[in-house]
Formats: sequence, C-alpha cells, structure tokens
Amino acid sequence: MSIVSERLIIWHGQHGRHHLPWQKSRDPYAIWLSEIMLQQTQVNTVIPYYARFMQEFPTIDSLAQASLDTVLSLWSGLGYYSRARNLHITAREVMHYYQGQFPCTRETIQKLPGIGRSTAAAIAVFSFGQREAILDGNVKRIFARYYGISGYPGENKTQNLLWKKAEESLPVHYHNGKIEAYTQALMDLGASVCTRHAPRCKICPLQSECVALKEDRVNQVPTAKPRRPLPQKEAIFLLLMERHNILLEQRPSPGIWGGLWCPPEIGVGIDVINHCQRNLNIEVKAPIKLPTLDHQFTHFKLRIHPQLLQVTSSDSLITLSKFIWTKPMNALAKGIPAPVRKLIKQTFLSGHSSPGI
DNA sequence: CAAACGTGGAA
DNA sequence: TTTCCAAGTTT
Repeated sequence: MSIVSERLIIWHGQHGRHHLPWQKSRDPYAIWLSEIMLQQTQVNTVIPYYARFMQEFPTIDSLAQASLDTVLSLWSGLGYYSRARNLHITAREVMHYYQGQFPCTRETIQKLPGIGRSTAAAIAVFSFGQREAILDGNVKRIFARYYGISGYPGENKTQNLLWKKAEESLPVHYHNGKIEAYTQALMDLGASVCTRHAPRCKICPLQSECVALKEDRVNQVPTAKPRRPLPQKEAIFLLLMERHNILLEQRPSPGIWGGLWCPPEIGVGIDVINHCQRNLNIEVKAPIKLPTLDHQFTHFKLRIHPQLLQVTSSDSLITLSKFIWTKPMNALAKGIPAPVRKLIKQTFLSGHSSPGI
C-alpha cells in the first residue's frame, strides 16, 4: 500500500467528514444523485437541494416516472441544468434497460448520460466498494502538488499524468471500506486542507513528501487556467402582464437555461411593442423600464433589462405549448433560472403593492 | 481541444 | 466592487 493512501485513510478517520447526507447509505441511486449535484458545486450549496430531491424522489423509479418539468423545478437555482436533464434520462434508462438495477462497474456506469470517468468511479467506490480512481478538482490539486506536476490540469498531457498518479496512488488492499475512506479522504483533504488559496500545509498528512511544499511552489501548483475577459451580453426580458398573470416561455435545450421557464427574451435595440405585436400577437401599453439585473456566468456576463408591459388585447393569446401564463407566485414553483426568480420576487412580491401599472 | 454550461460565496 | 472558482461532462 502506498504511503499516500495509508496516511490519507488515517487522516480521514480523525478529520474527515462522516455525516454528509449521502453518506448514510450505499444505495447507488442516492450516491449517484449526490455525485451529479456535487459536480462543480460546493457541499453547502448541494445539501438543501439534495434533501428536497430525495424527499420528492426517494427511488430511481419515482424519478423515472416524474416529468422533466418537475425535475427541473427541484433543480431550479442549482445551475448546470443539463445535469438535471441527463439525470432524468438516466433514471429512465436504468429502469427500462437495466430493470431498475443500477449498473455496478465503473465502465458500465460511465456509459450513462451525464456521468464521466470521475463520477462513474465515485459511484463505483461509494456504492459497490470497487477499486477505482477519481480525479476531480480536489484530487487534481492534491496530486499536482504532492507529485509536483505543473501545467494546468485542463491540458491533455497534464490530465493524463494526473490520472496515472491517481491510479498508482490507490490503496492496494481495498477491503473493509478502505477504498471508500481513501476516496472520501481525498475529497475532504482538498476541501479543507489542500485548498486553492491559503492551503494549511502545516497540518497536512502529506506534508513530508509533498514536492510542491518542498520546492515552495504550493501557490503555483496547479497552474491556473488562463482566463480571458468575459464577454458582456445584454438582453431585454418582457414581463407581460395580463390581469394577474405573466407570460413565461420554455427555453430550448441545449442552450443556456435549457428547459427552464423565462420571460420572453429579446435583444436590446428591438422595438418592444412591435415585437409583441408581430411575434407574440399581443397588444401592449407603453413599457415600464425596471432596474437592470447583472448576472454572471462562467463564460459571459449578462445585463438584463426588464420591461413591464400591460397587455391590452388578450385576444388570441399565445397558444404554442412553449408559452404559459402564470401568476408570479406560481412561477416561483417552476423551473426558473436564478435571476428570473430574483426578478419576479423583487417586482411582484417584495413591496406591499404591485408597481404602478 | 476549446468552448459551452450556473450559481453563490469567498477573497 | 470585481474576480475567481467548487465533488465535470459534453460537443
């Protein structure tokens, strides 16, 4: 057994996290759901979503039987919505193709949509105790430092080297929950000790052999991904009010916020009244401009210009299925993006009365 | 391979 | 305030 794994397992026993909600069972469904939610998302953010999701869908069968719309409503605000769409597809695939039995090897798990090599390995470890290596952001950072591997991990060459180190570092004997403890130790160490900023090397169980520490390169490893300035985009959101209802449009997937409900979006510079008439077949009064909202994505910034529009002609209102009229309060229970939730709350539900319209 | 794909919290 | 990024996968 490698020195690394031995030290990590001991450290995990004393300092690891043992009471996270998804650590209570070996149900591959519960493990899988947690691993998907945790992709690019921190534990504290996931916990309430995980609780609501498991409450609503305690089994993979219940998830498979649900509508995508319901699944997205429970995912609303968590981001990376393709995860929810793939989760739904995978639930149905497991029910129909695997007769409800979650596949139990890393290779077969990895064939399911939304599950890559690292997530498949994590599920194989925590559900079935298999000897598989994970390579998430934590592990990349730990091994890049421990083995002194520079170059940013997105690069293929670096990535492959890290996978090799991850496999070489696995405990040789993996009975009695060792592989689980080892895998969780990597995640916990990365989250609490070997952090991106201000790592706590003095209490690290791997400090005596850590190459980056020895060479005083901890803050240079792993190399940060080169980033370009984010493009600034702008859009107008149309808050169309017909009596007490607003109009929502289901967004196409793939695409940003795919499958979620949003007020109709148009580009800046488009004539709003004209657009309502020609594209939505709706007559409106003069628009009221609401305060802009800034929203930041990983790859661009969006400035939203909301405009409140009172519908005067409810004649032949939209009948396409991608449109829906709903009360603002009920919109909050649907799958909507975070800034739309914010917009609806501050426009319709924050004050004691509706804004002057 | 580079880009798309969200969000809330920390620095 | 702005920037950065956290249990990645897909195209």
